[in-house]
Amino acid sequence: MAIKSKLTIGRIARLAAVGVDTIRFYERRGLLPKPLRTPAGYRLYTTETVDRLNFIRKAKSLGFSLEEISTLLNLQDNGGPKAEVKAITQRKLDGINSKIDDLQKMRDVLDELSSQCSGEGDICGCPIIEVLSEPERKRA
Amino acid sequence: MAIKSKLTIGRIARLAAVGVDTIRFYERRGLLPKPLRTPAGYRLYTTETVDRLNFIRKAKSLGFSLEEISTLLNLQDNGGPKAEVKAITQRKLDGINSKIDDLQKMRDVLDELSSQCSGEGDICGCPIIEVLSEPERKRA
DNA sequence: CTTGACTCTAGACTGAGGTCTAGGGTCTAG
DNA sequence: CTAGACCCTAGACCTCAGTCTAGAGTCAAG
Repeated sequence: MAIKSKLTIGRIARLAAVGVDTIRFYERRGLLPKPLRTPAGYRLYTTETVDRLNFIRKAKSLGFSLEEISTLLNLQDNGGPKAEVKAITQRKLDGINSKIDDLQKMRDVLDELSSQCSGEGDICGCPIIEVLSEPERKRA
Repeated sequence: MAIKSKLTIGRIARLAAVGVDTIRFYERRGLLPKPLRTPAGYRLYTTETVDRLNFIRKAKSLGFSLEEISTLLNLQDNGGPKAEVKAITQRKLDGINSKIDDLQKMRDVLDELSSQCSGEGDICGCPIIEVLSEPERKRA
């Protein structure tokens, strides 16, 4: 094992491409353990923290909330059943799929409306405005 | 023209299925015009306001922000070029499409990971945790 | 020894779209 | 007349994931 060099917050922030405030924020939220301190109170980190920050970044890019990431990190730190990780992933997947469905429905409507709108002349008779102004129809 | 009955805020709230606070909030944000008042200061609305609230609800369900809806309503109220409505719609459509793309990428990764995870036994070796823990690879 | 870059804390602020509270006034049915 | 339902205002509060501020201390280079 090589001796781990101790890094200040600014240094790991640059290494992990996040802001120093973000790191302190993650610490408060429990995503990062409380680090060692110099006698002057400066936080000291090892490269493990950079890995952890990368974990967080990747998990975020997959759509996990900090809350969920916290759970995932806990599972990693303390062990636990694979099933739990899989369940979290599955829930996330379900949420993403339902968001995609919603967005696709919106897209279909907007696509249709946009294609019906000539885009020329005055707003009068614009299908987009009209559909929004339509009185509520009870479902037949 | 039938005489328009005057409605209190609670009544139109129920008719449009929104909260009274929401209506006052929309008024502050300029989405609803300032209504008439009774001598006691109670807001008085007509059914036109219900239509306007429905417009807002529908536009929201299509993904428009209150800011954008405000613009749309202004265009409806004061007239303007169809092109502007179409442009707003097109921008929204682009935004939605790019959100869908992002979500589909997330889904693909999560789907893959989930299918690789047995869901049995201890977390050790879980492909989901592993991919998040992987050191950064410089792109080849 | 000083300058400038860095760090510390607690707490306020952002944006989006509301929601809730306190402390009051009004209106209607019994 | 009174209870309960409704309405008024200004302003605080919520979620989420940070970002920023003020005011103070520390550290390395010149």
